[in-house]
Amino acid sequence: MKLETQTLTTGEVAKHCGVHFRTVIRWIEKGYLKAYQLPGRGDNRVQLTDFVEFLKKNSLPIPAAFQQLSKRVLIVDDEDAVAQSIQRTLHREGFETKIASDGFKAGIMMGLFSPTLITLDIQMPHVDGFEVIRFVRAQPQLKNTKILVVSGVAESELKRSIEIGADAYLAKPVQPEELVKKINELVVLAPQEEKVS
Amino acid sequence: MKLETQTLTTGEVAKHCGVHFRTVIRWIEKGYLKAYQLPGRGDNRVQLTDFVEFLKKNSLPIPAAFQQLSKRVLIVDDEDAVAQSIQRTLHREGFETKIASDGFKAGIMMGLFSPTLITLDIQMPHVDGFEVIRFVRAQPQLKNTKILVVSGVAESELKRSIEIGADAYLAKPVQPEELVKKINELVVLAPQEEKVS
DNA sequence: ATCGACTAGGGTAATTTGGGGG
DNA sequence: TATGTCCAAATTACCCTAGTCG
Repeated sequence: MKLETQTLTTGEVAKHCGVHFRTVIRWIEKGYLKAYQLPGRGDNRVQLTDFVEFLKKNSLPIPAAFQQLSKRVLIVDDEDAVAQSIQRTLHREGFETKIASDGFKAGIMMGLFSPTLITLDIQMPHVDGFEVIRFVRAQPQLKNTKILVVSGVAESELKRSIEIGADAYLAKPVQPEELVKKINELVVLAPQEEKVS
Repeated sequence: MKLETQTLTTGEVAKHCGVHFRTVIRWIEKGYLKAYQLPGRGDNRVQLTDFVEFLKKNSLPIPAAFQQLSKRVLIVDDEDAVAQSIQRTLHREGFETKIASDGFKAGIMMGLFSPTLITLDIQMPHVDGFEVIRFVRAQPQLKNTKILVVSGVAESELKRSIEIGADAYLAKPVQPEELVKKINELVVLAPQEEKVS
């Protein structure tokens, strides 16, 4: 019943989806929705992140209260002016942001901040942007983290970043509207393949 | 309330499981969850290890904050031979390890692997070791992560790393016995100061 | 020792589960 | 096939007060 909890009961999920809670239990039983069982009778609890993922997968509307979960962006750029510009734009749109100016900080913030999306400059000094993309994509825990390459390199390089695993790219200089549009596409639509493991 | 304590109250367990604390008390009464009673009224205290075991047994999600139970070491070194040597030594001692060969990987593994301790080479190419130490120490979530500097730089530099925030240092080449001894000192002692905020 | 915050315990209301059947 | 409803039993949430912890 408490609304601040990190987990939801079947009844709460039911309300959000506009269905009967019995239906939610069946979703869980069939594996559509991930949940874990409490000791005792085995009451279901659904983690907020799992629920949001479920909503995205089925293209259901995401309650505004949960939007914040999908709104963290990590800005990886060594040019402070660029980073701050991006940050201002995203703040206006209600995103929570962090800036990382080098590889180590970027990595740490990836882990601690758990951004839904990162904007990545692939031409940072001492950091191989392509290698970063590869490494992120090699981490199962980060498979849902979107990577938006933002850089001033040649178009061919940008396209190559997509092949490696980035989700989209924008050429510098970045237009705020374009940036916001692109990010919203990636975050809100959030294409998700099926097939359970 | 404090998150670093070795024991948990029923209220804390309740929060982590997304249930009411009354329910937790019943779990304890029924033997689902091991706990011991304090003299007086018999307040319940749950040991971290018992709680984690309970979570595993019931397939409940384990908060990243509790991963600190196993002994995990992140080896940050660009010299593969050195890193693997350290890794072999630590494996013999029962540590779980990961190797990170550059700043970005080190950062990401800090966040995802949540090591109890990192061995850090402060003379890696393209990475300012001192800056790494400062940045780690600036993250509240990593305040319990021990930093053991392992490097071949001058003694004065090593000492400086301590001033900045490292917990100990060893000069290369590292003797296995010395390394194990040092790490055990840092990990086992695990100073836990309280003081409410 | 005073004080705020927390916990245990009982009692009761509300919720969840699973099955059966529309 | 998928979902909504009815049911009993079990579990969990919330109310309260007293007592303890820090």
